[in-house]
Amino acid sequence: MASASLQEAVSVLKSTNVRMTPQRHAILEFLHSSMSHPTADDIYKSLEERFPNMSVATVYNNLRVFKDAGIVKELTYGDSSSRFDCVTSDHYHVICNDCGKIVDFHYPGLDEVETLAEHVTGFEIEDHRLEIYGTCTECTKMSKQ
Amino acid sequence: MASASLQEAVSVLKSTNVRMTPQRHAILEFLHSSMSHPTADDIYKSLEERFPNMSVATVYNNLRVFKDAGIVKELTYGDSSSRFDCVTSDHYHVICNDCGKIVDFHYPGLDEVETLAEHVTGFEIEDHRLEIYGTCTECTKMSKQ
DNA sequence: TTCTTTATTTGTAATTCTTATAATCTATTC
DNA sequence: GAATAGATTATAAGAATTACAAATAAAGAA
Ligand SMILES: [Mn+2]
Ligand SMILES: [Mn+2]
Ligand SMILES: [Zn+2]
Ligand SMILES: [Zn+2]
Repeated sequence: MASASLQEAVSVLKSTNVRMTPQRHAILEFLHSSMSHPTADDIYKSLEERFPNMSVATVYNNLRVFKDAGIVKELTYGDSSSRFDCVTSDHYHVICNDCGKIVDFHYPGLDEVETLAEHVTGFEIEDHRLEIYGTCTECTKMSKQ
Repeated sequence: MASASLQEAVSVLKSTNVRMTPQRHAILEFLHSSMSHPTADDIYKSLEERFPNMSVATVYNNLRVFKDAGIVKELTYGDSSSRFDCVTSDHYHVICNDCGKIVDFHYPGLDEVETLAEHVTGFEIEDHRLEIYGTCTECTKMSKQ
């Protein structure tokens, strides 16, 4: 998993000109406690009791700050809104077509594909992204009832 | 490439309740003549001399009709707008991080990854998507000058 | 502690892509 | 050449995200 812990994330931020605010810390905290790859709106909603006056712009601003600092990755799927992942080490995602659940998936890498792509297209390949789609166990059960 | 030819696409549409209009035909034509995986707006702009009164809604409507008929695939990357591909057979895309160029790339398939994902996550896997990112030859040349 | 500096938050407006709607038009059928 | 039902058009509405400027507050220095 190698998700930088919350502490680590905080110190990465402190090492630059980034100040620590209660809102910022709460967003970081939520990201690290959540396994669900939340959207900006998920984060906003989850914090609205604790921070009734927080602006949705603050969530977006902070997500960008975190991305720039390299402690969060943005997952841009086709559907409407981006999702955010504080596990920044390489891994893939398995996504349920029914309920949208996103599960981490580790696989050794697809160097061979990159190498072939490089030869065939002449590109200098830097990286790739892979998502695997299907139906999760819960949704499969549901549909069989 | 196995892109259904324009003729084939037209007859697929005729086999359902879809009427052939000049605008619709022009959009199909453009998709089949273009190798660039255009956006809705690319299509709209490319046809505005020929159809000065065409609405952008017509482009979107038709792209949906084509998708539903299975003769066009939508490519949803993170960046703003969708791209459309009339090559509906399985293939991957290599994308330039500098200029955004998209090149088709054929690779035997990643059944092994799907099988492992199935075992590890319990999902019933249906398919996957893979994109490979790098710098195209033109952009590499540019940067070395 | 208090002050100063400057990053951050907030509220709101603006943007962009896409879809909904209703009136008008037109491809197909009879 | 009607009649029917699908298609187009113009425009408004939606959703996600960003821009902006004023108000606020974190961090370090005095
Ligand atoms: Mn993840
Ligand atoms: Mn393609
Ligand atoms: Zn599910
Ligand atoms: Zn390029």
